[in-house]
Amino acid sequence: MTSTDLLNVHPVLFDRVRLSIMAHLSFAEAAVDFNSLLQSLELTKGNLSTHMKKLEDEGLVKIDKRFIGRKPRTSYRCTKKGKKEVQNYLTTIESVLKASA
Amino acid sequence: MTSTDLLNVHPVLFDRVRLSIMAHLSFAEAAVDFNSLLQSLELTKGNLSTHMKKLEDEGLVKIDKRFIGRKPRTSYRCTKKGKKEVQNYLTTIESVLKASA
DNA sequence: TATTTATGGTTTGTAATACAAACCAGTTTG
DNA sequence: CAAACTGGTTTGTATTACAAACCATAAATA
Repeated sequence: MTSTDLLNVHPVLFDRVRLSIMAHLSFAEAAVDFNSLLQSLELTKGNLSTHMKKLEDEGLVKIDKRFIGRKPRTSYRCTKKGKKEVQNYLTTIESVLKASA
Repeated sequence: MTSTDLLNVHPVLFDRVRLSIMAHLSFAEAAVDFNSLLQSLELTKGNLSTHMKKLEDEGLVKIDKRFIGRKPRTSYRCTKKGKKEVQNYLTTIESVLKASA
């Protein structure tokens, strides 16, 4: 057990809310829009907005803004990198916390 | 997959350093002292000190201060609650991130 | 024995950040 | 045209992770 392995986990995933978001997105087949994330996760809009920006900045998520009819709609997809980092998070946590004494 | 399950994870464990500490302590048979944690985790003393205080405040760790010869020595054990919360962290993460699409 | 250096930590100041409130641009409704 | 709703972003604030400075004592050295 080398718990320093945790240093290899993407730091941005070490947040409850962002991990929730990534869990949602990494399992979703299609893009998920802002408002459905908002509902599922029960956050304020401001909070969700800044988390998504951070995930986007790190390349874990790709944003897609377009108009549906006359209304704006922002939706998100998990990138390949995002999926990779989520997997890495999981396997690292498992290896660190399951290692035999 | 209800990623809101993450809300049941003890918030104090949602930090890389503290999770590392708890990984160490939960596998250790005996108490682990301040300086060996310091070395293993490569932290500054101040940083380690405040993390340990937080873990103690939450009852995840028990502190033991005594003199060895004429020198002070602080060491820590993982409490039952600590082990429980670490297990809960692991199983929750697994269930959230492994849930089928 | 006076002075420095090492040991074992804690307290304090600062920079980063999670969050909600306020805001903004446009749209629909009355 | 005014009021209320939609779909978000920007801004201000409280929390907090971190390192630096500090403190008390002990051991080494001159």
